[in-house]
Amino acid sequence: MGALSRERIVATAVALLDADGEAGLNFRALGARLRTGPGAIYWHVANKSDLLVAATDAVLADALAADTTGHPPREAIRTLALGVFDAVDAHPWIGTQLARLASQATTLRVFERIGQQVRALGVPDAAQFDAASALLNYILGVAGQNAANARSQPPGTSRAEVIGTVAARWADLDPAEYPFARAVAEQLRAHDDRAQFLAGVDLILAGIATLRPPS
Amino acid sequence: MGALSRERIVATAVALLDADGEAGLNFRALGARLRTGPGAIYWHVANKSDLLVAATDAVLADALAADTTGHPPREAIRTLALGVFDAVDAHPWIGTQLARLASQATTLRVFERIGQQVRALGVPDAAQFDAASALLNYILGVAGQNAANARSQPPGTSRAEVIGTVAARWADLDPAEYPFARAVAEQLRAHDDRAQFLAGVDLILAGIATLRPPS
DNA sequence: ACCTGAACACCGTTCAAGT
DNA sequence: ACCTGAACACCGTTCAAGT
Repeated sequence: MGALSRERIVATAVALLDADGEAGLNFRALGARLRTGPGAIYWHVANKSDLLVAATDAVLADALAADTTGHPPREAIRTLALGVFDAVDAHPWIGTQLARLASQATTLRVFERIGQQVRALGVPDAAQFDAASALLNYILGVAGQNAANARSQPPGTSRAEVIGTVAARWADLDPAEYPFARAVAEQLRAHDDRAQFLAGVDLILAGIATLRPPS
Repeated sequence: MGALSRERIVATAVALLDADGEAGLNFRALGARLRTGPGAIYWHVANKSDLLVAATDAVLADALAADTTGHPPREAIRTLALGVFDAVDAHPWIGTQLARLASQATTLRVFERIGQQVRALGVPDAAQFDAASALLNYILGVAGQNAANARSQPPGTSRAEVIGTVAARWADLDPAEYPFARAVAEQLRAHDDRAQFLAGVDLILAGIATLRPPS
């Protein structure tokens, strides 16, 4: 039962990443947890990059499992976007991975699903690619920032604490140079990350809606 | 004249990063170029992270130098966004940095300038924060993806070659699972990254325009 | 076929010693 | 005050040797 397998390795890697962040994953720690040496792992995964991709895929597979067939396209897009957001929230390290992975399997799957819904939205052919790209890039941008925010705090710090730190920094900025950041520092403290993320998705969807040709 | 200084170190780091990508920067190579040992560099920069931040700041300072006072807010936002895009295009490694830097000095400066223009656009107070965040996250998302795309190819590969590789991969996908990606593979080959980036900015701006209260 | 663990290469960082 | 370069710690990866 102690037999090594790609699945066990990936699951253990996810556990290490969740517990200690991206710095927590290395082949010695992984080997120790699996009661083997670092070399054994290479029989099952090609290298560290391969392992990180597999770990990201494993975590995102669940997030993308929600079936949205039958939902109106706008709702399907919001559900999909929130699925990615919540997955990054629960596992901040995948935000970094998504930002690096350009056009790799998982990103492509998200892009495909967004694209199908954009099509269902009735967006003219020529504009579908731009619209789907805008949504994907926005989602990946937020994922990357959330990962960066999480990384800037010790692992396990609550979202409220992270926000509090940033809000305090903004409130202290030079009013002459940073009037906007100072003005929104209060809103930042009160705000809901997830709702703001969705507001951004809705903003892009509202922009996409203006593309529809008059019927 | 051989005297070490923070400026010389940062400039040399930028040169290394531009030439060989993120993998090209290490303290031994940097020391060799500066005709000194790795330890000397630490007298002027705190650590590698500090150095990368300084290198990103140096490169982006130029990009953000364009004066947009007097321009209509939409134009100012487009100019600013394109400034970041072009800087990432010329120095792909800053895309990775921007994706990691959350709320650090440079990102904050971009956010501030976007925010001021959003305000000038007449967006209601309560929605300004969401609107500026959406624009920033989109810009950073594209920056991260462009950096990832550049990293996936040997340094110096032209954008057209990168796009060609991705387009070929998309065209080969399973039509049952990836109808959308396959359908846009042709558009991808013909498309202009920069124009698509701007189309995304315009989409968000169009969404923001729907927020304006009826005057 | 799969595992073991020592060894190699590379790198960020420190620090005692110099000027 | 600033530089030198050896040394330390850590890590990804390889590989000869085992079962």
